Amino acid sequence: MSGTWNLIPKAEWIETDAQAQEAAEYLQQHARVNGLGTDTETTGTNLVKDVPLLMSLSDGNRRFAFWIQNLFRWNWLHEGVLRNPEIPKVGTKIKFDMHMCANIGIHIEGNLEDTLVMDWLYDENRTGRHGLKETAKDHCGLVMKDFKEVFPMRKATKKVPGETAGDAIMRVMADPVESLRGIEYAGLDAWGSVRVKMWLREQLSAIMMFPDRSLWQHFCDTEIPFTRVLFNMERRGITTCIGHLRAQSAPMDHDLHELEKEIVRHVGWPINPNSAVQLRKYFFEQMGYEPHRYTDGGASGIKQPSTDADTLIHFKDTKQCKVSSLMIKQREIAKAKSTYVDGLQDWVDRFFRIHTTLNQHVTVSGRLSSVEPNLQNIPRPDEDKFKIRAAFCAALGCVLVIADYDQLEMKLMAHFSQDPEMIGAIRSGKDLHCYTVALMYGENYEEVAEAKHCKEKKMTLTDRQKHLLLLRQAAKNTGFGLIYGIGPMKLASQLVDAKVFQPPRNEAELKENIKKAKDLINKYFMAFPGAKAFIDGTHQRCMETEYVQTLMGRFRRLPGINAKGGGGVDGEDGGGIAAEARRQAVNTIIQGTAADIAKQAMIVSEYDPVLNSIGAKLLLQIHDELIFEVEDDPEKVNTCKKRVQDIMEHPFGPDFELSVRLTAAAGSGYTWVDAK
DNA sequence: ACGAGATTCTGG
DNA sequence: TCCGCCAGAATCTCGT
Repeated sequence: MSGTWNLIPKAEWIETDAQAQEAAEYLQQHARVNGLGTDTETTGTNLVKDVPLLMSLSDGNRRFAFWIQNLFRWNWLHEGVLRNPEIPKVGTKIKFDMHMCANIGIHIEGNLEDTLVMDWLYDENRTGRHGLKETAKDHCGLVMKDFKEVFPMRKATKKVPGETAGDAIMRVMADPVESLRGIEYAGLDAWGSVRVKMWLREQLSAIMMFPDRSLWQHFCDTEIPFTRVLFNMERRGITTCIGHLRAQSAPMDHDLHELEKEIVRHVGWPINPNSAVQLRKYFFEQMGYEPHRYTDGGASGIKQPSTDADTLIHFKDTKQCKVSSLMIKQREIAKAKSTYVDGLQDWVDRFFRIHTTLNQHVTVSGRLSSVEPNLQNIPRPDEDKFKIRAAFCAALGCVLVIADYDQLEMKLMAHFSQDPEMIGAIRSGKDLHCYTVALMYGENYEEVAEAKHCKEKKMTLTDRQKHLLLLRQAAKNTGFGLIYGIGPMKLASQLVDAKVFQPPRNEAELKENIKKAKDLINKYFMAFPGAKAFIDGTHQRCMETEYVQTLMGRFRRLPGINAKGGGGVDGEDGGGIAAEARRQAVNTIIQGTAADIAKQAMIVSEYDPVLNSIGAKLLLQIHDELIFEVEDDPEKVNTCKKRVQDIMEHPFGPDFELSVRLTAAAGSGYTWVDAK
């Protein structure tokens, strides 16, 4: 494998106009077959602040490198190659390089083929190892150098601040000897990306999602256009009312100080409320409380008594523990302040917009992930005292249009299971969870639905209605549990939390609760026998093939499904690896298909002539919710809402129907809170 | 000083 | 007998 090194062509440093002309002509001829490998070395990793310094291009054979500012006079390279829509661009994390280029006014056209996404389709279980270093080595036997090896950044000392990536690049490239290594490195990623793509294209072409459709076709039809959609969304960002955040910082600090002083007074020593270790000392050693639950233990499997919110609430309720109730308040404020009120401000650009990075290749199910910052876990306004979501708003002269799917995952469960009761309930417009209460507990559907209606209208509820709503909560939990593959133990503890079951006072009562939970699951399956058949059938089929597929045919490979000690095939039992794989099998079909649907709706939206004609822009996706920005004009807002709703309800065109209709609801307003 | 792992909490 | 799915960020703790 090390012999592959000999195949790496020497990097060509482009300085003269003649060299650039020759390179442009060569690439125009040769870069169409395998795409144009494109990579930049930049001043840093900030999406909006950093800029590219070096650029490298490769067709998979020759590789070129040059100072990027030369593009401004090498128009034939810029216009004829980079802006040539007929030449696909290949890269690893290519959206990032696109942002860097866009930051200095260079806009790249053509298909965006990212090896991260290819490798993810090839093996979604290689979590965190889709990068070029890993794929080049694992697939092509190529050992890639680290940026830091070639451009080592001088560490900060007491007197001198540390070097930036840009400083290191400029210093190394100014040195006649060291710059040679810089040039070699700079050209390598572009070339390596093309080689890795060639290998992955071969593999993906040979893996069939359906008899007439390969994974490579899926990549070309769906994932390539989607990469461009995500880039556009990231580029736009979302306007943030930074004042709404800034104004809350000082008062929160004050409250935190007061709370911490009072906590320390009660505890007697300077305890740090953020330290689980110190909290364990206080609660379980000093106070001698019994642990309420234990931590997961992580990779090492060492389980410790937990000091999470559940536990603090438990101590507050059962022991009237003052420290617990203070801690709960402290935690709430500390979390909101550090992650959101303060944390988000660091990401606001000079136009008051935040640009997240939307990862296409991270999750095993096919969902997006959002990082730096994560805009997919902003607190919901009903729970959140600080109304963080209201800080996200439309640009001046615009409104946000927000549309979300109604019960998408439960509808997919109905579709895949073909359960007649479930399909019937949804088709007749019933609230599924209310209907489940009726089926499971023998209550009257109308009465349960009325209780939910009263709660939504914020009317005063009778005790009977409160009880029914608890049952509905339980049914909802059981329903989601169905999708997640819940066991009787977990359901029992959930129903205790929901105050449907009595808290167990001893081992026997716990057993009793678990048995009752088991009965509920059985009842649920009696009510929806199709769901039971779907789950069992999924397990069975997965054990034969060791994978499951989403609606579009994307794979989730689950080799663990046939691990030893997995128990029977009836889904009743089975521990460890195989049981986990069984849960994942069912969940992936539902969650992964939901992701497919949202993805398709986004692609269609982005290129929709109607939405484009009114200037509606897709900004964010939160799994089953899309956020658009459009001019604040009643007609345009209405058109946008209608059109988005229509696209979301028929993402695969008017002729494609599931067993239950998809429904989406759209709202509009100046902020993320008002637009829902 | 830096990085990995554990814990906690946010979302769908 | 053990086990609800999929994510990311902040903070603390401990090892190097």
